[in-house]
Amino acid sequence: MEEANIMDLRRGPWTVEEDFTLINFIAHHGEGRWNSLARCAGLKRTGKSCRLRWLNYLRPDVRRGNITLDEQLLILELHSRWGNRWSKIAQHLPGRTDNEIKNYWRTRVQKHAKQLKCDVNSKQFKDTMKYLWMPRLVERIQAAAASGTTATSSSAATTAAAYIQNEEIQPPVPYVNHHHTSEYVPIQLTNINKTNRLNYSSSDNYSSDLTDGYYNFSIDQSSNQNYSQLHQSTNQTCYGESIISPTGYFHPGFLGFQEVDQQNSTQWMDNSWNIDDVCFLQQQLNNDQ
DNA sequence: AACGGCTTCAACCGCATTCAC
DNA sequence: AGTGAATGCGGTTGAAGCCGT
Repeated sequence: MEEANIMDLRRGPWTVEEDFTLINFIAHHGEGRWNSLARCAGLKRTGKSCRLRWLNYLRPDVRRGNITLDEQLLILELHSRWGNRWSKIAQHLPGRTDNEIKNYWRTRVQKHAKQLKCDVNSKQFKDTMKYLWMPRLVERIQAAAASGTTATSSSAATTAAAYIQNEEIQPPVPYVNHHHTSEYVPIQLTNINKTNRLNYSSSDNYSSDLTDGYYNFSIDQSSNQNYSQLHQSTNQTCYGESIISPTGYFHPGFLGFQEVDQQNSTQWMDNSWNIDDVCFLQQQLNNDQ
């Protein structure tokens, strides 16, 4: 009998009906004990699969939409601190799942490393993140805040700045639902799109992505200072070696990348980089050669 | 319109850790 | 303390969508 059930197990994408079943079962009985939950709910799924579907997708406080700039900054900062500790990083980004952050890292960050033909774990690339990418994000977050744009989350740069300033990061408020306390209510579905993804009636906190817009970028003293200021209070030596000149400008050629061609460079025009970034980077490379 | 390459991300897998008995 | 089950985590995969030709 048990073996027959195993044979019947479904795999692959979840159907809307399965989602409904899982959501409503959890609404009435709470989450946890996933294997028995799967059985009791009549889902032909493993407990693991149910847990994953709930935590990464169906949970009402899962935040969907683009990763905001301050979230990007936070991810970069926390990853530089903890490495691939996705769940730990996710705990500090409310509503974001470890899976989502992991995907962001692989699809965006690792892509940049690949385009620069360097290892994502290399000092070279870490320096790029630390001294180019992150200051750039800070600048853009501040620009967005100054213009009153709502593209970033309400806390905007302050959240990330707070993390950067505090070496000891306080544990986040955990996501809590004690078993069988049924803190969830059945979710009212208002729309089902063609990919069987659910749209909730509650307002999705989608953030428009600033990065779609053109932002005039040049690495100058002010942009360095922005990030520098965030770091100085930590008493860390963030600008060691000769990366930053006394005037605050980047030292030409500090990155030392080789063979970044135009084709690769233009591919940087995505979420975090635009053509000005690329021009600057290439200028540095040319100076170095 | 059709095709192929690329990107994204939901879902799976294996392993490690924690829990319950 | 030992053991099996449940849960958590990080790495990987593959289907779907997008985009250029």
